[in-house]
Amino acid sequence: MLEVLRQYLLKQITLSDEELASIEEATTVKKLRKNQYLLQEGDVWRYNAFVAQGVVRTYTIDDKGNEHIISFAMENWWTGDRESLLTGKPSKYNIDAVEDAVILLIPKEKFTGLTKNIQPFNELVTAVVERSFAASQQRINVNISGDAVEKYQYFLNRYPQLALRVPQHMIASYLGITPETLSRIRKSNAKK
Amino acid sequence: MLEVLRQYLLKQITLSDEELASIEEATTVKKLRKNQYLLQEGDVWRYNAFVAQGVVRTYTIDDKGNEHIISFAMENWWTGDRESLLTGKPSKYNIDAVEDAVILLIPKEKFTGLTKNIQPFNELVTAVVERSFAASQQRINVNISGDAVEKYQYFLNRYPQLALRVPQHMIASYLGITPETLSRIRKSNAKK
DNA sequence: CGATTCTTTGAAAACAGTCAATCTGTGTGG
DNA sequence: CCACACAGATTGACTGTTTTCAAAGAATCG
Repeated sequence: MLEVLRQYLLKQITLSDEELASIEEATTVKKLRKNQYLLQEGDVWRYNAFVAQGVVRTYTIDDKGNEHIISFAMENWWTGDRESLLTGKPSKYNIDAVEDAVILLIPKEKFTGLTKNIQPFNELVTAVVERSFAASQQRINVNISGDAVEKYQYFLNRYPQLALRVPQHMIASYLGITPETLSRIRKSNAKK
Repeated sequence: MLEVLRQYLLKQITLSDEELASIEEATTVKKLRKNQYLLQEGDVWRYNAFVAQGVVRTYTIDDKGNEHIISFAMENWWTGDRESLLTGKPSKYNIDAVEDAVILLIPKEKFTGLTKNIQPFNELVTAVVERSFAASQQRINVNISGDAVEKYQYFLNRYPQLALRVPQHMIASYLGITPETLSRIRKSNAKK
């Protein structure tokens, strides 16, 4: 499974064999069965996590017990709770597997060492965070501008692969609408 | 106005006189009158921008001509379009002054030089982006979880200063609700 | 299969948006 | 200094969208 990470890295930056080895040496492999937790609310998150296989979701649970999905991650995406990682405080989020998944974990301290010593890796990581932020802003834009139909349409365009692998009620949760509303949108879309 | 930036930096990291000088040397001061643009949709954004004084807003305009505010920035906040900066593509956003403002601009190339040469500055910048991302995720959480009342409440708690300096209809735009709805929420809040 | 989870459907209620009119405060020019 | 214009905020009546609740159909998995 380290192979997936290697491919990902070499597609974007140039690394010597030693550099690549030091990255791979720092990672541990964690297999998750469907529904198994990677992180539970209240725990401190201490890793950088790369999805080598499968799909995971990050979500909160509100006072009424409803889940709200903050993000999904699939192959070649990074996941985890950056906020808890940065502050050292307990996480407000849960992360679990939507499908069986394989996650590559790099502990915080080792990761920091890697970014310090390997400049291209550091730049890659910075770019990942910046892109995540940009995507997040765009999602906010859609959320404050559009109605349920537009939010769903945007999701389909942006993440067509995810739409096929994630149950509908989770997509609804991600969009901030009810499963019933999503079902009705799909019905009315189908008529065209 | 460089003084504001200096205070901001020294409060968070240690810098030698030369390092500080190299940062200040790279910055130019831009004064904005209320309503004046810092960035217009379609232009490429090439700076890192620090707000030394005043308030600015970043927003989009949709097909129907409605404005949607993506973010505000006030003293000691960074602003700009990171997406355009990163990709070199034309911006989808507008940025203008809500109040008269003073913005410190550091051109992209110079900024990159600074982050390369001054490690603490680099770490500070990385932390800023990470915190921005975390804040963005929290905003998404509120947006997909809560109704209009909760979104407004969250805004008041999180940005009490902004709430006093920004007109109500802009807060409504930021929250993704109409000015009328916000007015009604305030009325019903006042009754308690 | 049988049980559970997911999706669909319907009807009613809650919520937010639209449109139009009025009110309020601020600043400008006469 | 007043009067008027203008932008922003409020209010009411109405419309439209989304949620809620309840029930019935699919699909999936052990």
